[in-house]
Amino acid sequence: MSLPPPKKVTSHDVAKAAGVSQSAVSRAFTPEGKIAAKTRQRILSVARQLGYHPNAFARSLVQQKTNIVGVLMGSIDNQFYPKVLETLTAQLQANGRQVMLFSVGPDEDIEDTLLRALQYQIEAMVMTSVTLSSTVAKTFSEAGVPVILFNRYVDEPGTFAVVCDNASGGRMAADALIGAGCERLAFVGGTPNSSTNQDRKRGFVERLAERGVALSFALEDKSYSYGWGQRAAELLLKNKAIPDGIFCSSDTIAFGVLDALRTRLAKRVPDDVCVIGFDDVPMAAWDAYALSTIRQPSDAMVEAVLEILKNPDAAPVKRDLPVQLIQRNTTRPY
Amino acid sequence: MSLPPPKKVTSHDVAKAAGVSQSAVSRAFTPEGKIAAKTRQRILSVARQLGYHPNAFARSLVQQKTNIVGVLMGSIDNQFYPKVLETLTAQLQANGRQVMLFSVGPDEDIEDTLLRALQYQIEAMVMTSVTLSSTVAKTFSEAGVPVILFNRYVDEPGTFAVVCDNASGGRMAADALIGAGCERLAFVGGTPNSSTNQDRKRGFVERLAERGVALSFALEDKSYSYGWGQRAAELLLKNKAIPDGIFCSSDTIAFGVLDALRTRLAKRVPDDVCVIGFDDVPMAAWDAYALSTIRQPSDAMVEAVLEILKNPDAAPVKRDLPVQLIQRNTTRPY
DNA sequence: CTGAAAGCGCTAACAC
DNA sequence: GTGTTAGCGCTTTCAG
Repeated sequence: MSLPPPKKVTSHDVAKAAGVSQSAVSRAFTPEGKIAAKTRQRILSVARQLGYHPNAFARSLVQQKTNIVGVLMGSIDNQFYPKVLETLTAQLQANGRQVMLFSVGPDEDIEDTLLRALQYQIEAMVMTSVTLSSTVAKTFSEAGVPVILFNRYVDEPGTFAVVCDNASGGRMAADALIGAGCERLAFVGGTPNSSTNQDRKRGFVERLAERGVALSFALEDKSYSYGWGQRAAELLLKNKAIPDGIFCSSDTIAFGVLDALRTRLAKRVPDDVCVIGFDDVPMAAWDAYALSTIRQPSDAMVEAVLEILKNPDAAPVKRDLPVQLIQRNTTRPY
Repeated sequence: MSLPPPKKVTSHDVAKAAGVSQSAVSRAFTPEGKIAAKTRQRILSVARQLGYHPNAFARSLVQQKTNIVGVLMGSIDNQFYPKVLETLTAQLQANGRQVMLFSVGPDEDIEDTLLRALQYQIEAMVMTSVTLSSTVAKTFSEAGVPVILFNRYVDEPGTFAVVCDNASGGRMAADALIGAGCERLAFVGGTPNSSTNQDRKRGFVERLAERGVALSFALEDKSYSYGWGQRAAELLLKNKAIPDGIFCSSDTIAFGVLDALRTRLAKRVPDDVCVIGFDDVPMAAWDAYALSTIRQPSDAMVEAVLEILKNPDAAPVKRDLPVQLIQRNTTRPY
């Protein structure tokens, strides 16, 4: 039951066994390598027998290119991100790149984590749900490693951003709620100082104003969590004139709001109160919620990241992908 | 708005600027490096100014150690895994290691992905929700890279496994359902040929037998999904004598069962039918479900992975961590 | 088409 | 303590 000796087999070993030079082995493993088909065959076959796998580290060293992109994800509790991470990984892999995951706990130093990333010579850093300090942005910029913010943007040089059109989403939510006949509107947001939250709110409020409706309540918290949604709903219903339409800046918040409304506050949705979320995570479609929401184009957003990676020398851009209203059962159709 | 020239600064550059040898720079960046405190200070300061970051690839090459562990995760749609991935990443990072993520789509060749992993000289490969073929197991074993199966085990040499005590979980579910007064029991499983599913079912059936109850229905499918749960519930209720207790081999399946039961089949839970899941994902605690379930000790399981990583030369082991019954509102307390 | 030789950036003896 | 030297495994000119 003991493992075979984990002796690393190198291209030299293969070369010797195949009776060729070491560089021939290298060429055999390079798709465009100038080498006779027959020779390549023989080398590959010997390699397989010996259990040879080219060392990506050595290759990266000499090629000055690691093909690794770093990914830093906060709040994995938002159902939206696992999906994104999955397709991002798959797409990147299909493009010959690998994802290296970085984590940054609440009490940890993000700075520290990011330096680790730099040591691994990542090609770029994709960040979600994380606040990017100027210092960090500068470190990366100086190292020539582009930062790609996902679902957030900041005004830092060398920083790319891929976001959906959050403001439009906010406007759609406003129209949906007004169209459902709501008159006392509330906004329940997450991280107040994030661009995402601000844009969603701004679009919502702007559209409300255009249609002559005031925003009656606005609650915000640093988290996008279920628990916060529950608390927010309870807070909201403490008022004498309670809202009849609630726009939540994430589906997860909306789930909390919905549950509190139905289970704890004995309200009917959408009869007494309409609720609309943002993201369109898989659960939003589940029977228990059937949540009306604004769908983020997650695949297109991942696509946009790939696009940036393909052309990293271009001036930093902010991509703004279109969103879509998905009407389900927490709003009345209009 | 153009990026600064991404000229890589090396330890030689730092050495020159600090007036020391290149190896001094290396030592300055090695915690135990024998070097005068003053010299180190100077070097580090020069390094910072120049924006120097040690190249992990070069280091790994010479040290023959990459500190990278590969992670391959199927079914990210099961809420259980994002959480696992997060803590795994965090823990590994705290141990000076990094996670490299690998993906394998439905139509892709897993073989292919895994060879990529081998090229990156990963220290070990953690795999979840993936069937490990003998071929693959052999490839890794020959390369001296331990495979750590998470939540699954197979009988292959060189393969470690970290699982919870699924059979006990099944037994607990049986007791909970019988305790709730159920008499016609059903099992709704996922991937039939996975050890996890089999063990859960086996424990359930065994305990049922011990208490003199027969298993009335057993449905299985290749997926652990919500949709499958819905379909299963509908199938189950087509029978003349419908079950009054259902054990689902994952929470996600249970959510589908519950929703179908309540929304589509007009059954009351737990009055008409009791339901119990497995995993205890965050949503199980949400008001909309309040699902009784068997909790997997995810943190302990991650811990066990770390443990194996610390001692990879030990004979492959199968860790079997204790589970716990969490009674909520889809069963009647007993 | 193939082999020889020169490094990629770093660590680890080995002398001083 | 510090510098010098020899590679880690590979790609890439450069000859042939």
